[in-house]
Amino acid sequence: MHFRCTSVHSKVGDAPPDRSRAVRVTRPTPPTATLVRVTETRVERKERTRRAILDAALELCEESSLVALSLRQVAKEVGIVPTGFYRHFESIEELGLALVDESFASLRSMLRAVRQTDRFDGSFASIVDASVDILLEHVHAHPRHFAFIARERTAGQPSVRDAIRHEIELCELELATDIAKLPAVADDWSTDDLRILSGLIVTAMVSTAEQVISGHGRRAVEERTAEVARTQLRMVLIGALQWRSSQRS
Amino acid sequence: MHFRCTSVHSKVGDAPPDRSRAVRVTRPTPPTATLVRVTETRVERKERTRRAILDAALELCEESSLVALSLRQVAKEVGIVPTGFYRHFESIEELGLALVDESFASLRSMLRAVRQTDRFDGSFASIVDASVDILLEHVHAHPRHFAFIARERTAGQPSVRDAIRHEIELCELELATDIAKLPAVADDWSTDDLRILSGLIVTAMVSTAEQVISGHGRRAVEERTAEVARTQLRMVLIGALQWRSSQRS
DNA sequence: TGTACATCAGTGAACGCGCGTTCACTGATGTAC
DNA sequence: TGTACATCAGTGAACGCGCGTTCACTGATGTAC
Repeated sequence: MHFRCTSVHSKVGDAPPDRSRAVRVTRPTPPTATLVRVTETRVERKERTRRAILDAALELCEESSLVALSLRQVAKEVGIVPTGFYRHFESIEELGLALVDESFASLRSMLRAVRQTDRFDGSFASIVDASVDILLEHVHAHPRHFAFIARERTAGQPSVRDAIRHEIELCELELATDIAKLPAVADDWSTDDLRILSGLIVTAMVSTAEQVISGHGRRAVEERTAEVARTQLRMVLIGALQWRSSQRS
Repeated sequence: MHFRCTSVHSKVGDAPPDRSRAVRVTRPTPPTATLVRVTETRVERKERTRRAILDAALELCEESSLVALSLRQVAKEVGIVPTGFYRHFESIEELGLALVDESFASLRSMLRAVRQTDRFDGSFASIVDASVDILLEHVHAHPRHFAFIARERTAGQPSVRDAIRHEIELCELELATDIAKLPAVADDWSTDDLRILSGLIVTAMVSTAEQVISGHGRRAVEERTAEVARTQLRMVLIGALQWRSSQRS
């Protein structure tokens, strides 16, 4: 077994050995002499290291999974000593749960964007096109977050899996209430039917995101995937409406 | 970190230390004196150990993923010494590829069953019901195979992921040709549209299987999941037909 | 049928390595006075 | 403003452990004669 060879050290910023420090400077003119930090405070430095740990973990576990990732690999990539990890997280598992939070924060911002978009005129086609476009934009903006969710959803430690399952359930509920507001959706839809439909859509969109990510940014793969996603969404929406109306007495 | 404590030794059968052997016995009556083995041949024993390794790996990686599984854990569970593993597989990765083959063999037998079933009368509802029933039966019959595919599809080593992706693509193609044969599907469907539809169905069914497995055999979860799957399949099929006919000039 | 030899699944000691975790520490940053 | 003390992110040595892999081996099974 051999691991990727990481360049050198000091990935967090200005080399830990000769690390920057707050310097006291008396500003020339103003009456109240104040402290001006030419660099970060201790809190800022800590936060920056924490971020570096999260980013390193996201990157390193891309090739397999968080459960196959060691604390030492992460520390090495970040440029701190292994024990330094404990100043930020108790374990890789806790790090994983933090990544779940972070990933879903960006995913929820996407759902908000879909909801607030003015890119569609109310027709089905425009809703579908706008939604798929926004999905793809966000996959581009946060590829590692989406890849992380897709991977750890099935492969993570039980606690991580459960956390993701719960978050996805929340997304489905949110989407269900959004669908209910569409003009084409009659008032007599049951919450159950809305859940089933939104579950189907979420499943298809998760799959779409997975395919885009596994295409490694190749334009051809992505355009093909987008086209497939649009067609699938149309089939699903038309089918759900048709199906529902066939259920009405 | 601590690992599940496995009982004792000798999981492969009759305790390796005092292991069984082929014994020469002269049968009492028949004219031609022949060798009758009271136990297995060497080839059979080897095959049995190989099976035990595959089974142990499937079981042990259920809690996380194959990449988090060590050769030593597998050997211990099987009841052989670590180096004995190499008599059967070159690495855990090769073992993973063998599990992919095996898992898809059982999955394809399911698809064959769906194709040959006489449980439906040709109506959409009966096709959907029979298909979902058969899916659930097979998930029950081979839960670890389905769980393995679902997990390693996103979390496995690249070679394992690729192997699974390829197999799923073959399943989608097979399903596409089956759909084309349905009486309700007109001749003018393009292969592209058939692929898109079968992709959507496969995605939904993979998701259904995942939910059943993560429900750990609870009847309530399963019946709910089955009902959702049936409804989703109906929505999709009705939608695809409706969508397609709306495309025709 | 018996005998001599080949095969090869499984053994067990040994190796160097990366792992998570402990502990006492350092020294820059922050704060109270 | 300066001084004395507290805080705490990051250090580095050390530990015992499980890891994959090597190697020479054993002894039951299989085969040629």
